[in-house]
Amino acid sequence: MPKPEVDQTVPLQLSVDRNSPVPLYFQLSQQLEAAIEHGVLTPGSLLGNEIELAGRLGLSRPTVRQAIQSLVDKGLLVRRRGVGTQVVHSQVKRPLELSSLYDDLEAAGQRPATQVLAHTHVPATAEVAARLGVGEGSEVRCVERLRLAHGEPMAYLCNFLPTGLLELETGQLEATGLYRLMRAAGITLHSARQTVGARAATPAEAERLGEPAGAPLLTMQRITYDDTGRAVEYGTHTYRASRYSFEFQLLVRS
Amino acid sequence: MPKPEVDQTVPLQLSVDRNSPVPLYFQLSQQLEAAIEHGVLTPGSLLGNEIELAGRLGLSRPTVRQAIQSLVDKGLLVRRRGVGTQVVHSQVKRPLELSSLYDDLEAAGQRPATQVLAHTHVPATAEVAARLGVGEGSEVRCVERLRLAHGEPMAYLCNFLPTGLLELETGQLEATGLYRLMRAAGITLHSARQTVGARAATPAEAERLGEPAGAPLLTMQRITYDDTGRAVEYGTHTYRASRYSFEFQLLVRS
DNA sequence: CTCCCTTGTTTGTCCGGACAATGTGACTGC
DNA sequence: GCAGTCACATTGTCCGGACAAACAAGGGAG
Repeated sequence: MPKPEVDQTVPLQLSVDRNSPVPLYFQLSQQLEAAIEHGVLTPGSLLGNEIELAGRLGLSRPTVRQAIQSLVDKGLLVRRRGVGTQVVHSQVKRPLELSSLYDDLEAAGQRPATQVLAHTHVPATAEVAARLGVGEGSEVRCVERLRLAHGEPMAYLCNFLPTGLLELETGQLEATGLYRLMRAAGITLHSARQTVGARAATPAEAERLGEPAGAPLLTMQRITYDDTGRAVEYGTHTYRASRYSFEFQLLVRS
Repeated sequence: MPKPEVDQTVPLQLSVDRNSPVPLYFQLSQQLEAAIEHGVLTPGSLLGNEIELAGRLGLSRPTVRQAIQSLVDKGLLVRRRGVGTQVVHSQVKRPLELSSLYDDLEAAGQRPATQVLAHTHVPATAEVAARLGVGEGSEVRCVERLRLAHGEPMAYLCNFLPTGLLELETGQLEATGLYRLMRAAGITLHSARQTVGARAATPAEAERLGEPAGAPLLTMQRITYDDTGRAVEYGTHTYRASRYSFEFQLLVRS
């Protein structure tokens, strides 16, 4: 009785455009990713060896390897010496982007809205100064916002930014997310340090979010750095635990 | 007035052992990482161009690039065309490992302990079956544990595993973490899907964790997959929010 | 003095090849 | 029938070179 093994090598239509300015390895990796996404490359199927693949596409092996490697890093493929490269079974989404709540909600089709509660410049408290790496008492921008979805409060966001980093208008803050504005201002976000916890709501917080007093809240603190290592944002957020949770995918560091 | 720019090229003592079985690029990346860790390479300092570095070490440029690239992926270095490669300022730790609570506590010097509350085989409920990708009602291993630090309850852990995956003894579960046991059994963990939220403790939960009734709890659900895409573990954990929070570093996907 | 262009430096991409390490499967000897 | 061994397939590592693209700084024109 022949077992219907899924580990078959899949013939695949691939092509690259050498006149395109987009790198060849990137073209290839995108096509492979799309093929996986659309189920053309089924989980468990082998990709065919690199040498043959390179020959078929008219590329060199290093280029093909670079394409495959990027997908391995994303967790979509697994390589095994002596076996080949195969598609991972599990439904990997993406390993937790540095995303704003606004983008998350929008991606979920929730039509987010923002109320700017305060938008001022204040002297930095000791804590804020330490997080942002500025002098205590120096002036920082302070933004307090309420994020809504379907007209219901979802989260209360309090952010501090160094002054002079970018121009910010209240109107912009109500139309889109903070990260999008920062990226648009030419700031390249690089990394962030996050702490996620929970605690009971104070009466003021409960009132603000429309929760009963003492309700559990999900809290997040985040310091964001740009690629030069400067802290560009420090935020403390509180989410309605009854309506929001963090969901993300992790990859194991090889 | 000359500004004391930190962006200096740093002379560095590096060497590789060609007789070692460990890859050359890995030797180099480890030495560079150590130099950054120990502050020999200060934040903002340039690394010197790749060609010269390769020549100095007797390596080829691709090998040097591979070493540097791995550190760029870790977020320790930043490359800029026409400028060079420089060390990132911020204190990047690690971008959130697939770690067990046990390892986290041990790393923090908390001397973790485990009480195994239950260790049985049960028929899978619809939810567990869906998460693990097994048939509803088929037998799965169920482990309930209480994790303590300094004798105080920290978290209640409830895990489900497919049967036949590995041998597990209660004694082992009390001595170390589940992930360590799985790795020791030859299972290569690959990725995990996590959901983090918060809710109020039920009376039973409060009792178990030594919290007052209705206290906020931090909750985490996790499905872990191995490199073939099988789900190898599904767990629902509740943490005392007053004593525990998740902390992690994110990198921006280029 | 200011602005623009040129020039040089450095990384990004790509090639073609070579050998080593590892896992698979078939073959052979017992 | 079984186990050990050998050959094969495939990825891992490494080399040396070539050209393109982006950025910074210096020099020249206005």
